[in-house]
Amino acid sequence: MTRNSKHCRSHCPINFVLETFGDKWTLLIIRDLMFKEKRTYNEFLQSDEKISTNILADRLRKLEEHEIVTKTVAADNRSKLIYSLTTKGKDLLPIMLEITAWSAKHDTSTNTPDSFKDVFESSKHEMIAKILSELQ
Amino acid sequence: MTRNSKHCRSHCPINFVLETFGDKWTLLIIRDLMFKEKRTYNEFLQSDEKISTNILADRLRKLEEHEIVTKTVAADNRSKLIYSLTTKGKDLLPIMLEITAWSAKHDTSTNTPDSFKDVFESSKHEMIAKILSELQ
DNA sequence: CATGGCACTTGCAAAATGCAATCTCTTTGT
DNA sequence: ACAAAGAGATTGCATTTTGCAAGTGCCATG
Repeated sequence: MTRNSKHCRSHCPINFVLETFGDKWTLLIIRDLMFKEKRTYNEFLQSDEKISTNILADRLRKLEEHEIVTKTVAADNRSKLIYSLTTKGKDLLPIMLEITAWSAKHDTSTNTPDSFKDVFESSKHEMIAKILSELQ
Repeated sequence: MTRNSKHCRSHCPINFVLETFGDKWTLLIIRDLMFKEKRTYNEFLQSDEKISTNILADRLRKLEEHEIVTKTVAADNRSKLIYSLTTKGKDLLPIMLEITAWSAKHDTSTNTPDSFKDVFESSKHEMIAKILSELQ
């Protein structure tokens, strides 16, 4: 949903994010790309939350439309497609880390390691730089 | 959706946030409470995005269940209810500011003022402290 | 040239959403 | 005391989105 679309509800920055990520699945794909080194359709399908194939295809298409991910053919196999985050997608990292910090604090059964909070609070910038370098 | 619920899909921190805010409306209510000094049902109804009454009632109920907002009777009018953010709700502020920064950068027609980015980048902590103090 | 992996697409039932109308309770005005 | 208005919902129903299972088409490998 771009700002030029007839479906855009307002020009509020919170709403802008909701138009793109305001559903139960899109952000999980970003998470898999950003933190779990997943790159292909079947890898996304295998995540714990069990996204269905039609929803996955739809969300990947929308993420491409929004220029948050790009799709390329794998070097070693022409029938395999590799999804990657664009710069715009990688810019979501601070949001993802703040979300992780909030859930780590407020979800008593989170799987976030205790060490995350300490490292994040004391060296946020270094953590961001390190993760971005690992994304190439 | 708590971690103890049968509907919980995983213990991932990103998923935890999606179980609570993974829809097109909930975060707009948080925005109105956090940045627009809105406190009552009719004030939420009047926002630009035009939430409908049944969806608003449902989301306020869920936010109370999740202990992100509380509902109290107004001091001056017993038929008026005041919604407020709990500490857990106020803890969402860093996420909301990172979302605003991302949209300010990537939405060419955002209504976020240019000054936001500069102030946010140079004095994030002071900005957070100031907004929290204004929320009492 | 068969078998399997990969990336989807389709069909259909179930759930969520959008919208207008209605309802109850409380307050305010006369 | 009574009428009208404000606040906070609830209800009914059409439309849209989601969830699940099954099927399709295209490489690749033996």
